[in-house]
Amino acid sequence: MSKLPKKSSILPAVERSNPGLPAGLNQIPLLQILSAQDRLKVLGEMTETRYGKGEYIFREGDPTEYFHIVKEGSVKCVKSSLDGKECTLKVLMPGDLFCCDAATFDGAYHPGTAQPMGDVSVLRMKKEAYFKMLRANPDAAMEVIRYLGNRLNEAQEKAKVLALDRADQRLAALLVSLAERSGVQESNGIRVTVRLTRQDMANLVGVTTETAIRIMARFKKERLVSGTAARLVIRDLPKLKILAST
Amino acid sequence: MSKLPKKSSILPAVERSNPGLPAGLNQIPLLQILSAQDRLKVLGEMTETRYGKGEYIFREGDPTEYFHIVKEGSVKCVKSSLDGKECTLKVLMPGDLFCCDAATFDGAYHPGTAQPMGDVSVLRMKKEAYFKMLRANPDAAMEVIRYLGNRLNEAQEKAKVLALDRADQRLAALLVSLAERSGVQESNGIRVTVRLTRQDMANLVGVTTETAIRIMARFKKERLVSGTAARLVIRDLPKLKILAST
DNA sequence: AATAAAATATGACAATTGTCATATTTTGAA
DNA sequence: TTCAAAATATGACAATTGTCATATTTTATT
Repeated sequence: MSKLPKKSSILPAVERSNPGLPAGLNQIPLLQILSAQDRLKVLGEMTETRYGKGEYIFREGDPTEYFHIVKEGSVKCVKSSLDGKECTLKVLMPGDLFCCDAATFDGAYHPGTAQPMGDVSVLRMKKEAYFKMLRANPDAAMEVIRYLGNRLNEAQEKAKVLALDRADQRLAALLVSLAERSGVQESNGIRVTVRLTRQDMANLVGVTTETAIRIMARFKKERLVSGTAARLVIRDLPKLKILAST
Repeated sequence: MSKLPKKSSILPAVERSNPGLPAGLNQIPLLQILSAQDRLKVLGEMTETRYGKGEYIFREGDPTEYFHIVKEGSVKCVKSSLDGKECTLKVLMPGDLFCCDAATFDGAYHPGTAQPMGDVSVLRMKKEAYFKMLRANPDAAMEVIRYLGNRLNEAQEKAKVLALDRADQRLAALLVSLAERSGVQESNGIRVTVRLTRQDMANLVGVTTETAIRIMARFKKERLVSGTAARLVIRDLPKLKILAST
């Protein structure tokens, strides 16, 4: 299991075994698909764990013992190069399956690190129990196939963008997707609820922090966005969309 | 279905319905997993199609009617940007599943283009029949989940490399994987059997053709490789491995 | 409220990679 | 074999992005 790199904030990683069907579970497609009976059985095999900022859910190289589902909050999947540079592959949201990112795969070790972004709650289940459940439930297996197909598609789209688009286009595309995936309409634009620093954005689009800061400063000057991590507002979504594909 | 952009070479796209269990099918993991009876049934629902250079198996935007398996030869999966730049996501080999690259996913249209590299043979099956088969065969469904998990993992590794590594490192990594995946030992090094032009390499690692040519010229001068597409030889695999991660 | 840590900001410069032009060589089809 | 097309090669230059240094502002914790 992963060590904590520094003292945990607010919420220590408390484990509560099988909390009696708490709310929030109905947002998880994979569980919805199961019959009431199977769902109960599966929940009996799952553990809920909470993590706070600075902790790790698992790290690159850890053995893959568990299958995971995000219940609350967001989780980022990260890979590092030997010289310490980091790249964020994906921000997982509630309902997302992961086991670092290849939700299921036959490697014995995690190919990446999973970190909470703020306070999160994660469900997990032994890999063996998960496989057994899939074998016994064709609907669940089909749902996982569908999910993985979509994730693969998404990962390949990301590779394409990294290969072909400029930094400012990639950043604009990120802002568009943030607005669409986690934005709430406000008087002056769309506020992004996921809290991302410029460094987080840099890691998501494959540039240095300085480059992300400079491009965001330009976007701010052009009135496309305003604010930073705590309060990022998309002010001109249409122009960002155009920029992303220009 | 896709149009031919120019006259086909040698082999026109001939369709042969259910060829009586030809050799080569035993290399396909997904089919091996089925019982003899189910395999026969599935083969009865599959069609074999041959394609030659310059043809398309399907194109970005085509409706996704079929599920595909590579039987012979290699197939490349390509995505394009609006301004005509191309990026090759993956070279599929015999046994690989595809439906452009998200072997199964719930999009109605192909997110990328599949092109033969030389002469290839592809098996295909209606999507509905494929889903039905998976539902009825937990082993097959688990194999597809395993396969997709690995593909996702691979795609994310590719994204990481594109985000963090320099062009020469990415090219060195490509050469290493070519040597390992399709190399044959010869007196003066490892010959790569997949025929890739400098432009193909450029598209695989996300650089321009000129950059790929220049870097390959440098590698040649440093005696790491020799020859071009028709006869590419890896002369110093260890040094390329070091370069790929430096 | 005070303070340390983290995040944002900006300049100067270097390294990497792309663009465009043009020439030569190799390959494949008639 | 011949010839056109494709692939390889190379130079000059521009654009993009990274690196390093340093300053300021914001955020979170005591």
